[in-house]
Amino acid sequence: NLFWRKGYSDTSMADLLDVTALTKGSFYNAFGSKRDLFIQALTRYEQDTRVMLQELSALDSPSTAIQTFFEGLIASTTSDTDKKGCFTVNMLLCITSYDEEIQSIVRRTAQSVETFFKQMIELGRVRGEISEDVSPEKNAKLLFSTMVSIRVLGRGTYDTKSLEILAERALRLIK
Amino acid sequence: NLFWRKGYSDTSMADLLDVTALTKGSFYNAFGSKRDLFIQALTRYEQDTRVMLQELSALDSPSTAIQTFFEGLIASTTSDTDKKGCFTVNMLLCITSYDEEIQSIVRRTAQSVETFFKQMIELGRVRGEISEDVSPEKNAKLLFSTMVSIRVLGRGTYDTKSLEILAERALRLIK
DNA sequence: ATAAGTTTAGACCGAACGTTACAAACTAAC
DNA sequence: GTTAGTTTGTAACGTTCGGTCTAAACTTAT
Repeated sequence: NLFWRKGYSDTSMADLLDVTALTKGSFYNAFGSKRDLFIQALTRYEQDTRVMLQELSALDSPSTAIQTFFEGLIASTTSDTDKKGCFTVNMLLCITSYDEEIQSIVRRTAQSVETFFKQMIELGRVRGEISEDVSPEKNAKLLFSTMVSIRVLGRGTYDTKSLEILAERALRLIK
Repeated sequence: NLFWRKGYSDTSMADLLDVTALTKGSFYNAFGSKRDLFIQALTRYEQDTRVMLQELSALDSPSTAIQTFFEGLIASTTSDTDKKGCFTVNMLLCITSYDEEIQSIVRRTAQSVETFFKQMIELGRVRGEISEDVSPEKNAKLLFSTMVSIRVLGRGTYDTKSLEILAERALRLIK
């Protein structure tokens, strides 16, 4: 949560020791280093994201899956009093200032979301839920970019109502 | 440029002394402190933004003004080899972790862009360029959010082609 | 009960942080 | 040429940074 909210360099060892209630000896014994723990956190976030996307994919309707995604997005953005946003989106902003290993985790996580959108659109087209006019690649990018802006602006710029306007417009893409 | 690209805390005094080719004595004499210079940089960016918006507003057609905004956005994002993105958008992501003075500069700058969109839409409706179905408030937010995602994803996630897809869709709002 | 292995606390490390102090080096005015 | 005022380079400040080391405190197995 600390890394998620404050990022890597703004999170200090002192912060981590506070929140874990560990002393240095125990921390380094348990986690290796600050960077190791950060990678663990990123990896866990990636896994959680994949689980969520898989659960959505398992829904009966692909357009319902996308709609549910955005409903959850707004709900979690609104209810999070810490205003952490999305760990992956937060990282994406400054992606180039991290090393290759970290970059690849973040990019992979982001890509999994865009791919989820693309697959849902493709499936929706096959099933006749979504018009053949809707390009899976293009519209996956449009949905993804909407998620990005909701996550960014949800961290202290836009209120719930404004965020809902963004989500509504995104959903109109696949209707 | 340093603050723009790396943010406040990831920019060190050593970085600033390097790039200004000053020594500590001269730096503090010239700028007061790291934070003072940061505020100067933010303020200047706000002014530059306002000038740009005013120039666009002076164009003969409001819908052309919006279109030109997005053309410039893509162009500057693509041509910037530093991948700095937009200073204001970069700040917006972590807006709540800064003090009130800094927050207010950033919010004011962001608001001026959204207001520009709103005013252009209102003017376009009056002139019959833009349909009366297009809500100025809602669509200003949609255009603003598109600008945000282009700026975020332009910093190392999306290529030019993908960014253009986002811009195209935004412009369809006012067509 | 004792030995082996693990976990803990906390002193300590060198480096980097932003900032201050101050004297030397300049510049300008008369 | 002397003086007053500014600008410069540099040493030093206290703090925080992430990380290491070690010895004491615990667990566990026999």
